[in-house]
Amino acid sequence: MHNCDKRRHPKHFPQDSPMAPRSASKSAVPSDKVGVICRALRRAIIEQALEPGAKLPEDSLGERFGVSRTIARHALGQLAAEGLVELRRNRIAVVATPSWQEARDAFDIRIELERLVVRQLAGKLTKSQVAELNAHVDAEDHARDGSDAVSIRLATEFHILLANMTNSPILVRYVSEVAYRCCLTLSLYSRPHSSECAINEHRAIIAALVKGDEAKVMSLMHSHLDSVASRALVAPAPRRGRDLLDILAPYAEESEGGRVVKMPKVVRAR
Amino acid sequence: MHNCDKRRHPKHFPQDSPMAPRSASKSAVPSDKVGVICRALRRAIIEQALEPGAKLPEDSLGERFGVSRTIARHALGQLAAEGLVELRRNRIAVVATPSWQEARDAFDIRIELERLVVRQLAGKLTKSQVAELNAHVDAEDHARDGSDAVSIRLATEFHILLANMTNSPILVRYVSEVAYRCCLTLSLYSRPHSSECAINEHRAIIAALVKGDEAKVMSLMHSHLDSVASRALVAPAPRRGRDLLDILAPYAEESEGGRVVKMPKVVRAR
DNA sequence: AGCGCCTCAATTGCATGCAGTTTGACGGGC
DNA sequence: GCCCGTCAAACTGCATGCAATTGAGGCGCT
Repeated sequence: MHNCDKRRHPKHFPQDSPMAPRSASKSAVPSDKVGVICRALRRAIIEQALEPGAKLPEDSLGERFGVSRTIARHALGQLAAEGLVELRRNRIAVVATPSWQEARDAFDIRIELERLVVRQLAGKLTKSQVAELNAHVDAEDHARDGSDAVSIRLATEFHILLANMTNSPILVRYVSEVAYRCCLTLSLYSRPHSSECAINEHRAIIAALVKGDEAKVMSLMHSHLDSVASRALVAPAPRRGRDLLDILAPYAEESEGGRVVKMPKVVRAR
Repeated sequence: MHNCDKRRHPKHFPQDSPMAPRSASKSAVPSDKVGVICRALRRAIIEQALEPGAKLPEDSLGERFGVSRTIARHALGQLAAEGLVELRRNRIAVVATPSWQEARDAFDIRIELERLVVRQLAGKLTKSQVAELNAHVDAEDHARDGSDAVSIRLATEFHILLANMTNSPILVRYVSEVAYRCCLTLSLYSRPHSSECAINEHRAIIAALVKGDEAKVMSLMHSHLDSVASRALVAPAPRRGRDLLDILAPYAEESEGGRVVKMPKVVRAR
């Protein structure tokens, strides 16, 4: 097995998320064993403990979480439905590796959805909600020294927190999903810098929400996400040195003849 | 058992969908047995063969489709992730019964998403795509005499067809999901009339798309969906005589003291 | 040495079985 | 007659077992 073992046991998965105890999977999950696994994997993915392309064998998952393959499998199904993992018949599930175009699409959708969020929220936040938002941004600020992973997670959770305040489960679900996808993208195409300036933009959004200026806050959110996207999607080519083969795979058919890798028998089946 | 058996075997499920052989579940499904069940149930739901609240026991599903409960269960999980069915621990899965507010939210999201669709599509359609759209609307027209179920399905599929043309799998998925949800809503809150006028609106949208007028087509789509929504969501109270108890359940706490039903022991637990 | 075939461990696909929970009904008490 | 407690059937939650597929390394051939 080539590089699988390195990442098979990423750390020990954080078994419970501090925030988002409900979020997307509220109604989707039969029991909660599945829910626990989903949340853990989601978090591991957005913190980049699991990089795109990482393998997720049902056995290992089941063993790690103390459940049978059946449950692990079900969890993988849910995550696949969210677009976070890819399931191919008779093959090991892997963390999704969105193409550059898919990433771009995800951001486009995210912009529209989050504009909707702030439109619904403008001028309607309670004092305690504002306090909660400010506290969260403070936490983001505080985490600037820490790992990038935490910063990215917190930044994402800010947006989900906003969505939560709309009290629209559907909207929460979609915003969460698409935000997670965008996180995936970040770990694929972006450099480890990102978040810094985003914090101020978050503060500006809160201010505009409180002021109640719909148009203003929508445009703020738009440009905020636009800049996140453009910081992330600088070039349509993957930058960081990863699995090489795995990352190159999606480009197999549209290789424009640059430096060509040997690719022994990938050509055969694909 | 109250009214369960009547709908336990709705007809025989249409095993394959004429259109949408891929749609939302393309990447979500491990094998295709699950996919087949999902598609069949989705279709049965949007054609209102399965009404909101209808029970979906794993055994019956498995038996009907010739698979084990494991697979049926997995399929239900997927549909739950899409919001089409509700899964409660240790309880029989049921077709989702969105509240009026959820329905409103779904339409709001749908409007934004579909505006995005037509924005991306304006002026970019190929001849054959236009032909396909026209053919579809012709089919809608032709189906006006037929059952409401088919009309509703075709109207919904028109929107999904549009989304497909963006070549953005994510967008397709979200539009499909939310459109299906809106169908659910229609079968809950709307009267059997709807589609008639929608056909002309569809034609107008195609025309504007061809003309390439972004602003125009976005506003057309907006008002089209708005009018569908307002035709559907006339009153926040359910109209058609359905399960009574099931439908009234969500209103248990906000009963404004109109004619009260007896409700023998629903009060106890709920 | 290089190339292809073949075999085997690893892994998924799926059904079945058992245990626990809910449902709905029957029967006794008020 | 009505209400409540008890019970059996129905259903879900989950693990396990077996068959089928994959892909990776080894072997022989050129």
